Amino acid sequence: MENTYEPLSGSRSSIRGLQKTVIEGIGRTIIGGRILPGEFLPTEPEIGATYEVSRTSVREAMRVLSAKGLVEIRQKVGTRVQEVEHWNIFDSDILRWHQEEGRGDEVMLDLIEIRQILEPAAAKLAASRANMDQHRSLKLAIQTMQEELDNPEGFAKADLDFHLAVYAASQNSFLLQFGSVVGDFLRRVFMIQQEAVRGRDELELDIQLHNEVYEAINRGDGQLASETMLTVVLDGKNSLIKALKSSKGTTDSSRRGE
Amino acid sequence: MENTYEPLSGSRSSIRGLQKTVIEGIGRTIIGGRILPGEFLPTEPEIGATYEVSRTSVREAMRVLSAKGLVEIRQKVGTRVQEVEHWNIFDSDILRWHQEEGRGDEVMLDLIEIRQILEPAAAKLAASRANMDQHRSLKLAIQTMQEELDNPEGFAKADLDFHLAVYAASQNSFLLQFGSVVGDFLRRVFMIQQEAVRGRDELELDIQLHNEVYEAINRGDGQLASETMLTVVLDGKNSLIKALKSSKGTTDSSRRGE
DNA sequence: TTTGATGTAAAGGTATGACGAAATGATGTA
DNA sequence: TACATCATTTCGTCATACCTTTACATCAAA
Repeated sequence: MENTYEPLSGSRSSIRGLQKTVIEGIGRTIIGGRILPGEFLPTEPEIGATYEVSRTSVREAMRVLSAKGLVEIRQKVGTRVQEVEHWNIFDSDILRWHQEEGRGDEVMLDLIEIRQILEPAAAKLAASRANMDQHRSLKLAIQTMQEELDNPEGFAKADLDFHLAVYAASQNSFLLQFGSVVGDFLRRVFMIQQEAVRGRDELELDIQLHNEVYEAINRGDGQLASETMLTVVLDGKNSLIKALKSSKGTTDSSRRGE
Repeated sequence: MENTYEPLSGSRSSIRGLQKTVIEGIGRTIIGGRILPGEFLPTEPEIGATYEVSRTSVREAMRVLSAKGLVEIRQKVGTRVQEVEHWNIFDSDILRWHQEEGRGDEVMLDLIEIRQILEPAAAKLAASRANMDQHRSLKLAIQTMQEELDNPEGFAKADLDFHLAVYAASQNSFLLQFGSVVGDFLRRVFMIQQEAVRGRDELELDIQLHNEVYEAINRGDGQLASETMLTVVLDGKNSLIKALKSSKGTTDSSRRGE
């Protein structure tokens, strides 16, 4: 039964059309482990036949997958799946495919681990570097969280905006990029986290914590900003773990009812 | 019809094919700021004419640049350079282009800042997670550093191997990927750092420090591993800054022809 | 005047078919 | 056995034709 995957709310990727079909198809096949590292993909004409597209489109799709580090293309040899360490996990599509292939859990936990490291540090940097605009973005995000208390989607987006603003305020290009890459995925994580949060009280507590981070940054207190941000991330981690556990056994962790 | 396959000055191993010429050309043009974000690239036929390749090759090259987040391709509109925050800085090519375009310094400093955050954390994780093979890799890297004391290139490579081994031992997929992406660039940074190190004594001190990290990891002392690793990174930072200052004005390391 | 439908041209998107280039493995020779 | 040669396979490139999307201008209706 062919699952007609919807492009998720977003589709900001510049990949469209027939190539997209191939990219998504092969990409998910690889992430899903149906072709293992070291193994070969079918030849370009064969892939074309499978997806009913011309070799031109197949080749352009392969270029993209190659740029993402998923495959290695070699003349005469063929196209083979690269070892996992070459997969560019700092890539929105790859993160999404992990989730869609039901392998999102490990990635989410690894991601939380990284956030636990990066975000307190980013908050500390932000405390000494954030400019006027960035202060405003932080405050606005928190206000929006408050306003969207009853709208999970809006709340998750505002939550994300806050964390992205912290990354941006750190003025470090890697941190900024990290936020941008991980953004889509993180928003989904925030949605899952909310499933484990019982009522308004807990959400408002969360907002309160975010606000403390903001105020610490505002006062230039890097140490406090760092510590508070760590608490924020850890709280999220607990919620996430709780949510993942409770959904163990339900059909599919990558698709939540809507 | 001349098929003079111009081997590209330098004839690096990674440079293959005509597309690569276009990718490198346009990529460096963008990183170098000769086409600014929001501005348009020439049309595909025009680029083809410029580089004397067919539209096919141009298109496949554009796909790659698009996957790296450098450009946005839209039908009827054209191909335009993306905003900087979309550039995937976790990409070896982009890092290299930054360096080749003489914009490596800022990136290097941002990179050190990140390493200052990530590597102590990675060392701490490694202390509780590293497996036998990874312990061996760490030890081997240090031994190699010792052996390559008089060979800057070999020393830098061994140094890199050590840090990559720590990332790997952290067992976190993002950290592993980060090491893999940043590896090439980091090796060059290590080469530069050595320029500021005067004698064997300082190098041996560096090895000693690395060894302390190794032993802390070996004993499972995450806290100590973290602290010592921070010292390692900070020492490197100092050397780097010293080297960058002393080479201000000499303007080597990036040749700008064309 | 404002709004909405429509047409058109410009740029990328796709399809073919042919040939080139390179790596592999078989074949042949010293 | 060792090495050189060649045929084969698969990706790499090219040329050309035509399709699809869409920004923008144009015109019609409210």
